[in-house]
Amino acid sequence: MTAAGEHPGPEVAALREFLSGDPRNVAPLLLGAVLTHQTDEGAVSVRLTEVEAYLGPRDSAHPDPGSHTFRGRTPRNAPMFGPAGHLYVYFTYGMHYCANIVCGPDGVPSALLLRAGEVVGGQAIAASRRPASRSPQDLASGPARLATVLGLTTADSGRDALSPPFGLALPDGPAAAVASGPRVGVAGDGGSRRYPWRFWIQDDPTVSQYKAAKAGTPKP
DNA sequence: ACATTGATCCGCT
DNA sequence: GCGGATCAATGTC
Repeated sequence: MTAAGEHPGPEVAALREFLSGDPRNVAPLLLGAVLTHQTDEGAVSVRLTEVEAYLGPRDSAHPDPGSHTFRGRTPRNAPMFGPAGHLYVYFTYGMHYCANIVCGPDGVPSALLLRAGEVVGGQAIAASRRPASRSPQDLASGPARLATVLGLTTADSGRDALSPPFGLALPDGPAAAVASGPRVGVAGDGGSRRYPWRFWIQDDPTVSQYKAAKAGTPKP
């Protein structure tokens, strides 16, 4: 009997409880964590190096105009209102998927967008999913790239990232050097500057550094 | 710097 | 119901 499938072990329960906190506090320990997805092709594992926090609806204690939940619950963003540790995957720009790990207590919508990572397992499968990749370090150096190498689509939205075919392993301790700054590409004007909730591992080559450079580049 | 591409959501009828 | 703006981006120019 596979009791493990029916009753999550204490480790998973503890991990889910940890993820139920404020994503801005969860972020430093999620950096360095390894997310795995097992499919028929095999398993791909990504070590997370860059995330962005998104918080609750407009009428919550933390209004966040950049969050998909700012205007309330919809069928698409429903997973963000669910238990922590589940995936929220959405489709954007007509061609890309982006994946979040849901945070916060059940009923309070918040999540961490997985912006970049390092492929640490299943490199061959990852590369086959990203033919345009030029180097191992750009395989998952972007939110849609990361979702692509893990084979995530909206069909995975709402699924539990802590149970098979997924898995999440936290690092032994917080990443040595965590940097933070404005979020990338958040719609509306004020959003990104007022909410510096992007977190990344400093000097990690898989972080989408070009975004930081772009943000700091003055207009001609 | 620009084309690509379709689901989603708001605000109307 | 329907129309139109929006979009947590990438790849190629």
